[in-house]
Amino acid sequence: MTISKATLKRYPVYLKALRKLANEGKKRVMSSELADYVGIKSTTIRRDFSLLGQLGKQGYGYDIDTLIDIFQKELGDNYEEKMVLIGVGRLGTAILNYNNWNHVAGEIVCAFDIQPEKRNSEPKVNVPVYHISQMKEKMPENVQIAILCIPSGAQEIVDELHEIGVKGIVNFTREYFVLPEGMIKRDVDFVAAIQELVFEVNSMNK
Amino acid sequence: MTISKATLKRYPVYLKALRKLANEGKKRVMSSELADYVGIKSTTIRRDFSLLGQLGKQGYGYDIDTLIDIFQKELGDNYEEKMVLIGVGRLGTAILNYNNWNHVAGEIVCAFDIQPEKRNSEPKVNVPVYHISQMKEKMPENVQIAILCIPSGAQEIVDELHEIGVKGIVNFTREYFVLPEGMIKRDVDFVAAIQELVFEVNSMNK
DNA sequence: TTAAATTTATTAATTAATTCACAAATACAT
DNA sequence: ATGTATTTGTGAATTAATTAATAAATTTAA
Repeated sequence: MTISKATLKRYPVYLKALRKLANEGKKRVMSSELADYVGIKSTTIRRDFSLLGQLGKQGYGYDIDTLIDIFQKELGDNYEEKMVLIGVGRLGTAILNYNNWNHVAGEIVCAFDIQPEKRNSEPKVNVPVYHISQMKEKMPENVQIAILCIPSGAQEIVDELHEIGVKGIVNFTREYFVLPEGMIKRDVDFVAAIQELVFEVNSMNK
Repeated sequence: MTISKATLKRYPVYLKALRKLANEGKKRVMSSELADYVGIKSTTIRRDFSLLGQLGKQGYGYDIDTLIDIFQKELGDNYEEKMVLIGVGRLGTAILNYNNWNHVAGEIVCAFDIQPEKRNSEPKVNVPVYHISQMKEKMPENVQIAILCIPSGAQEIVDELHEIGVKGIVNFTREYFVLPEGMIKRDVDFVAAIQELVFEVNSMNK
């Protein structure tokens, strides 16, 4: 059985909300309550949850800790996914540090850059940085995901990652590139987010 | 006539691709060509374009510069939208600088932080930073969009932004908050992006 | 222990988004 | 000029996603 794209996008939202609730000391939650919380209809939530099994109990609701466990397992959210970062500029460094605050989506195990010596000497860079020409040799075992934070030249790097066997790309670049067959990506493009928002805000005014 | 959410999300993708093509010196493009380029079906592209008017010519295709002009205008993509940044940490600073490289979605005119003196003294911070308690007094005229980059306390700030009249939020926080009536937001959550990717990559393997 | 009140899980209905199919318009070769 | 090859724009058809409706399971109160 295959889970729809739309649902897949909501799972991390649920996980985030459930963590918050758990933090507040709550032990159980009903779909209607969670609905108010995340702004998604309760029936959509129940449908989404049901795709992962019979997670709730009629007349009771859902046990929050159980849900968190399940989502963590499903979303690989337990330090297990090993990732690499490519491009240790300001944004890359911000991500490295963000990762450190909050190990909730695996771990960045090393990075690649065109100036490895310089990057390695920066106090805020907390993983080894290798030269980008050594991606193949230095790539750790079982890395499936690369985070792309370079200002240009994405295509070449993506093709090489594909050869090396990396499966998924978290793409922070704004460059266009062709995604090789069999790879998947997620764009994280805040400029696009702003543009959508500008469009929508200005439509509101009309 | 109202443009669907799904279409709205694609406009920035088109703009990005069109800019790239223009950069390569291309003058015209057909929907089928663009389709290969961005990985969206040509018929979806034509439908999306048609919502903004009759932009193409039968038997010819689309004039790239014309398209870019139209998208830029529609997406507010001409330095006009004034925005503020809230939270000048590592990520906030990365965004400020990114914004400088690439003025493609309006302009960040000032920022707010709990340590304005410290932030103002940092060389990489290129806009005035005011104390967050002065949001109301220091907020420039006609700011509709705020970029939220704080580690915690989002709810309070969002509520205040709402009072001040800010309409849209680009949300980089991972905190849950209730969006006041009449506001809109876009989440930029790379941790969620990674989680989705982990889920999908691991489903691929099964 | 029993009945009323909840709340999930799931089938059916509805709504939203995408794709097909083709008429209308234009370009281009001869 | 004329005819053929393209390519858009758009109703119609299809597919995907959401929401409604409700049966089944559980809790809770008396």
